[in-house]
Amino acid sequence: MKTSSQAASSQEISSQEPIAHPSNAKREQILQGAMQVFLEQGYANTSMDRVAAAAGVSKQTIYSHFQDKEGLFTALIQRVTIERIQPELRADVLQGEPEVVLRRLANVYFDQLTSAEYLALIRVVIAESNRFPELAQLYTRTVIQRGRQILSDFFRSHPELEIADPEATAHIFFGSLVSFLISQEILYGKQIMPLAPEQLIDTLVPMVLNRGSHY
Amino acid sequence: MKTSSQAASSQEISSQEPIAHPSNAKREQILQGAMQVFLEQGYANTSMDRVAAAAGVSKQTIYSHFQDKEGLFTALIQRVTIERIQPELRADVLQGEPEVVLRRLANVYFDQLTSAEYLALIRVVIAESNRFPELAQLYTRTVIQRGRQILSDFFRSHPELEIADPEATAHIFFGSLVSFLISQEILYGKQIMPLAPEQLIDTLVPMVLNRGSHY
DNA sequence: GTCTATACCTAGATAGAC
DNA sequence: GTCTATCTAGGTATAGAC
Repeated sequence: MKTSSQAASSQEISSQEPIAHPSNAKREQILQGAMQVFLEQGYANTSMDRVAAAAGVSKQTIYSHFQDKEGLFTALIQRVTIERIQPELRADVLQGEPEVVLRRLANVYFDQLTSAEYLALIRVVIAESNRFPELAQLYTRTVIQRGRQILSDFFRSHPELEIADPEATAHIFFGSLVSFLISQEILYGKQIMPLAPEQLIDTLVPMVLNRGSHY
Repeated sequence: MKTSSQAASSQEISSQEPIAHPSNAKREQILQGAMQVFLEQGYANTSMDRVAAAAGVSKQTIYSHFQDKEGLFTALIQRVTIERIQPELRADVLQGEPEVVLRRLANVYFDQLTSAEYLALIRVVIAESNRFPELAQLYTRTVIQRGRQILSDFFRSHPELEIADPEATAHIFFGSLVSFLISQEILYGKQIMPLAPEQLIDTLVPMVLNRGSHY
């Protein structure tokens, strides 16, 4: 294990395949196993032996497809981040009455993110943001920035809402949802201080639309 | 390293001193060193050798004061969480006009949490929420729940604000601040999509007070 | 009570058979 | 191209000197 805290800086973020390989089936199989272990256990607590066992291949096969542990982890997080961003936050979801659109957006967001896989991704990206800053930046650009951009564009296209700062308002909207999931699902708030998603949505949407919270 | 993902379940959360000891100076010294390394590197990536070096003591001295690595980490996070909760979120901060109070609260919150130490605590608590669920629960009760309670009490004591759901509103307020810090400071949003704290506060406070976002 | 030295183990990564 | 077997470094934890 390297002592440097920025050990992954040399990993290329754009190189999808560090080693040329004809068979992609094994590669998928490895990534599938790696996903289970890395997202559950985190980077440092995951051993290549466990990844090999979960994927049903030998260690050497992994090292044949990926340069090292860092390369495997980087490829995995890139894949999950890119794949997960496709279904959510398409601009065509934002068509119609603002109130309807925001409620739909919040519900879609909850459905997508409450999955154990997505929660684990958020947790791991935050956890490894020091060691793998380029992965955190990828997540920020691919998920956070894009979501904020789409929503603030929607606000700008509805001047009757009189939203003075679309970016800040979009941040509040998504930030409330994300912090809800972190506190409720990751930090066990669901057991300690439960709050229903409907409560949050029913309060948040009118607030953003400047209609007061008395719904 | 244990293979169980719930290895820390046996750690007692209330036992402040696992081993009776006369000299507390060394114990403080150890915790100071442990804070530097654990908060920076995370649990699994921290070695006891590095803690010993950072604290300026030998490994055996650490094992004389703490049962094992888990015990040291648990004691550290407990200490930081308890100590950090004292200066912030005292109920007497919430005296005066709602607008003034909320702005003061947001500013205090930013000042406290933007410190590298506090950001690192949040990151580690989230990162290790699987392995140390009792520490995540401690953080939730001590920080999140208490903050929400104090603010929702404040909302309830001001019925003229017509806040229908004080708990949900308090979550939105703090959740927007927390997610701001996570995205800006931890996930490098500051470099990618900068957003000034004043922007957020100027949008959030009128929104919560039902005054629209045109300030 | 604190340090030096060490036992024991698991980690990442590689060599060589097939 | 994939497996079994193995090497070496670094990890946690402990024994014994002072």
